[in-house]
Amino acid sequence: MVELPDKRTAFVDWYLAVVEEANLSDKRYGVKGMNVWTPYGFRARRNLDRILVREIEATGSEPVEFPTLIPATEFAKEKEHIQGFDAQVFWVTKGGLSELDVPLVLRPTSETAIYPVFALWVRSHRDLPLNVYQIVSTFRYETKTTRPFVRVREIHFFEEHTCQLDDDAATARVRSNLGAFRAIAGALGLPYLALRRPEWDKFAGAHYSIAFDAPVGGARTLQLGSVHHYRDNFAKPYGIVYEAPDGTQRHPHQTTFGLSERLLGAVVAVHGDAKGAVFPSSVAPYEVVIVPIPSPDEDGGTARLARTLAERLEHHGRRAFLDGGDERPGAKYYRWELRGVPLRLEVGRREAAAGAVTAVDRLGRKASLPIADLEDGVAARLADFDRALTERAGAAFRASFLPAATLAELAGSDQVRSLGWCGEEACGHAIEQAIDGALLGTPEDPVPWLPGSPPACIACGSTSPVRWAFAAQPM
RNA sequence: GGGACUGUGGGGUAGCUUGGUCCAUCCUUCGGGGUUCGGGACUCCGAGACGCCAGUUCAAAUCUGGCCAGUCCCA
Repeated sequence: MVELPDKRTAFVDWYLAVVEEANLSDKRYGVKGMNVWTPYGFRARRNLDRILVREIEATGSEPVEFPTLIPATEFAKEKEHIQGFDAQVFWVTKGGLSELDVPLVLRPTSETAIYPVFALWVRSHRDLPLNVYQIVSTFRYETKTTRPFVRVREIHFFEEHTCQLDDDAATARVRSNLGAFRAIAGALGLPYLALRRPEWDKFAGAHYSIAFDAPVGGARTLQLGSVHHYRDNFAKPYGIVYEAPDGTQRHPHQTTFGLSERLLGAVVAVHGDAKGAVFPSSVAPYEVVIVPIPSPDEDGGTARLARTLAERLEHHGRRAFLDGGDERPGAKYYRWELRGVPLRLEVGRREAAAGAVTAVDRLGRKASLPIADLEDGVAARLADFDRALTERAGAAFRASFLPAATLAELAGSDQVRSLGWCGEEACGHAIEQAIDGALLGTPEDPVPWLPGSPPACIACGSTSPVRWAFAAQPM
């Protein structure tokens, strides 16, 4: 008997209710920002990880895993980096009963754990490029309000770290990462913008940062991940050096690519609706749920048929769940819609007689699938569902932007705003103050629905090199 | 870093101002029985809570202090 808050007018309440009612995460652990992965949520996470692994390995990256603890001495080597993270690291200062001589940092991200080892691994230009990734827990001492998947203190984190020959090669790796993310977001049906962050908002220690932002209603956006070009900012302090073909000793240029469980939060936030979560089939804990509808006077034939169908789908590699509980069918429909299952198969007396099951997808579209080739029918319905879901998200995406011509328009805006920006920091801060949010940055690639260049900087009116930029209220 | 607020079964709540009528209300949930069964069934029986520690008092969910946990606002 769940009544969800209204997504439009009470987004945060809606989001929290969906995460809880869909049973994706249990936040009652008792440590702020550290939540329990439930079986259902864990399945979604595992499916997401498979996509990340598939896409990053397709671009020539290899899996590694570095330790969780970082000596304070290593952590402090890159000056900007330590300053950027100082306020939000957990420290391990005791071993048993005694104080540690060198305190240990619980990694907030792994540059400082990995790069001392990169210094050992990289000797020659033949060792480059070095592309490795890991999926691990990272820890950040958030003092603000935490939210499941979106802002947590133990983060399920994907991070790629690379060493490249030079600036150009590193830029190429950044482009490769942008392509990998396009594939990942495509698998999730998530539209986004790739924006180069302004100087004051780049990753601590980076030469530049590109982040992926998705509108999630009103002027709110959610950062889905980021790619950073470090140049040799870390290679120098960590002593990563290779010998070039001409015999000179050089520092490689480095890049990183970071994603997290927040992608699951984005899936919930973007695709979810008044009935609850909606999962694209790629990450859905179950792609198909089968609901038997027994008749009072039968001999159990319906249950047997439903079981047979579930087994056939599973043997065919489908994540299928047979809901054989003795609730009424309607109660099951509501629950699995709340939990976001893409496709529901109804199996009863009518279906048995017709030789075809009733399939209803999470967008409410009904079809009849012949039992004889159920596997193909289900595959086709899922593909069609994913397409429709992506389209629905795309329409909402396009409707979430509005150009702004004056700072005054930004106040109280309930859309993400595109605007002209001259690139000056003072103008950037004026924009941020006006929208009470952030200047997300400038598009890395041309945005199809925006003309070549904006007329003037929204803050100072300058018409010399002006670029499109986006301003919003990040969650 | 500064300030405000909140804490009652698994979840959501009533009770708190003015201490006693509270072995704590209602909804949901959970276990069991019966009747049901193509979009959230009904009914009967049962289970389950005052964040922790001290104090005031004849008497504390209610008042006081400390702690813990959480939320919000400001820098």
